[in-house]
Amino acid sequence: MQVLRGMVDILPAEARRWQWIEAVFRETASRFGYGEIRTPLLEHAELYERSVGDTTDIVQKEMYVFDDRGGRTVALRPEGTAGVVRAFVEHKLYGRETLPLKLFYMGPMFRYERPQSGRQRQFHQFGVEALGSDDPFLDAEIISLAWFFLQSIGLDTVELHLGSIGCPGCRLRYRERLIRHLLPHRDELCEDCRRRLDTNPLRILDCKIDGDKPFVRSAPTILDDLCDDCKTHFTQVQTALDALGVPYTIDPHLARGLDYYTKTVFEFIDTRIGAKSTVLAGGRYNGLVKELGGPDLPGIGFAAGVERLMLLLEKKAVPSGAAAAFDVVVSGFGTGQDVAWKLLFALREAGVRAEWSFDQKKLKAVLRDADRAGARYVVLVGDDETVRGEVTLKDLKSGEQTTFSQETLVERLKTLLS
RNA sequence: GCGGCCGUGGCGAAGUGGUUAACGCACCGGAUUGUGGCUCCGGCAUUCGAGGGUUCAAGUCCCUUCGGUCGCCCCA
Repeated sequence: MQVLRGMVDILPAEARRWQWIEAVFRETASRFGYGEIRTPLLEHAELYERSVGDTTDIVQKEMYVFDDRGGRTVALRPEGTAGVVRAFVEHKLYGRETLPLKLFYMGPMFRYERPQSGRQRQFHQFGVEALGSDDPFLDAEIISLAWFFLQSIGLDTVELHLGSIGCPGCRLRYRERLIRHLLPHRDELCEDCRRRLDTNPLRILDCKIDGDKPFVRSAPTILDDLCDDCKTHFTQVQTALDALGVPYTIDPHLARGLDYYTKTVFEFIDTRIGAKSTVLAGGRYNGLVKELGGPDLPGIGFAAGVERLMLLLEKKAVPSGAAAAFDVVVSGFGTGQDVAWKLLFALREAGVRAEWSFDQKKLKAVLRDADRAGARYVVLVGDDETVRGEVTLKDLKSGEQTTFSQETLVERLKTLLS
């Protein structure tokens, strides 16, 4: 048997790194005033069809959908925002909590894709959502939180791309203008882009084949078509970021792939991991709460791909935090076994990280293993010690060893290790 | 979903169709019967991702399948 395709085991050595990066994210989120929310991994498939958009690739070809035993059509969550907004609406949090309600989450997401590095079928995201405010300072807060988090874990090579895709009105106007611009050149487009002209003309702008063609480069950008409200909002976000010294580049071609985005969109990109270079991305979704049956409240958030962050960190030799699992190894042999066994537990009760020497190894092996594991001390109780009511304590670092009464062991070790 | 490359012990890696599948690291044992790190000596793949086929002979060739990886699509 082996793991399912696209699924990955996180082994102990790797898990330590995960704990570290999760701790940094939790700390960052809480410092910015975001509280944790945990939502189910399984939801009605319809939730994603309505939020992410039923024409998107995520819904059309990447969702893990199946009927449960009760005949409900359910899906493993492909992203985090929909579930959070669903919970917000379902529990009417907009009536109970001060707005904006600021939330973070972390956990596995599922997309049925062809795996490659930085892309798995089960992957993990750190995410943040703020619901109930359209204040541009909130956009800037979220972006600065993302930036600060990436700085905190040592990723200083990522670039922030910032854009706005306006409100539905702006987008409609722009779409028509873009099609008008590109239509005369239809025959010069690649096969994919001729299709995109009808389905998603915005994508033509960053097509690998057509993106550099003169008539594409001269295409109007959505930033020119923003309405006054969207334009002002976007300017204010920039001003707020400038004030903090958060560096960004305006990217008029940023087109998020999920249907729910409005106004501000942003992406943190690192070019060192090949084609899949986006490590964190997000934006506003002012229509989503209403779309899911709630009041007409705005929202904004982002999600970061943990595996992609890890990939980048590997190339950077990160603080591994490979601390020893324990400080003391206790070994009893001969008549000393029972005493040693009780001492081990007493040490643990007293807060000492102590380990038993399993499998009746020879003293030589006990010391070798303790040394390898990074333990500082070894407690030995053999026949000699037992008759005198003593224990032998060996300091692996200095090589020195002393013998003293069993009763004083716990106190001595606590002192030595403090 | 489409296309390219790859798959040999715990890890890295040699191996032009021919006998017992190099080597390095790691690991285990001994030299040292209650004392680690160093050194020396010895051990460690009935088997080459799995299944089938071609052949007198297959890790080496063919097919299928599973997995990884890279690119496309798309995305975190």
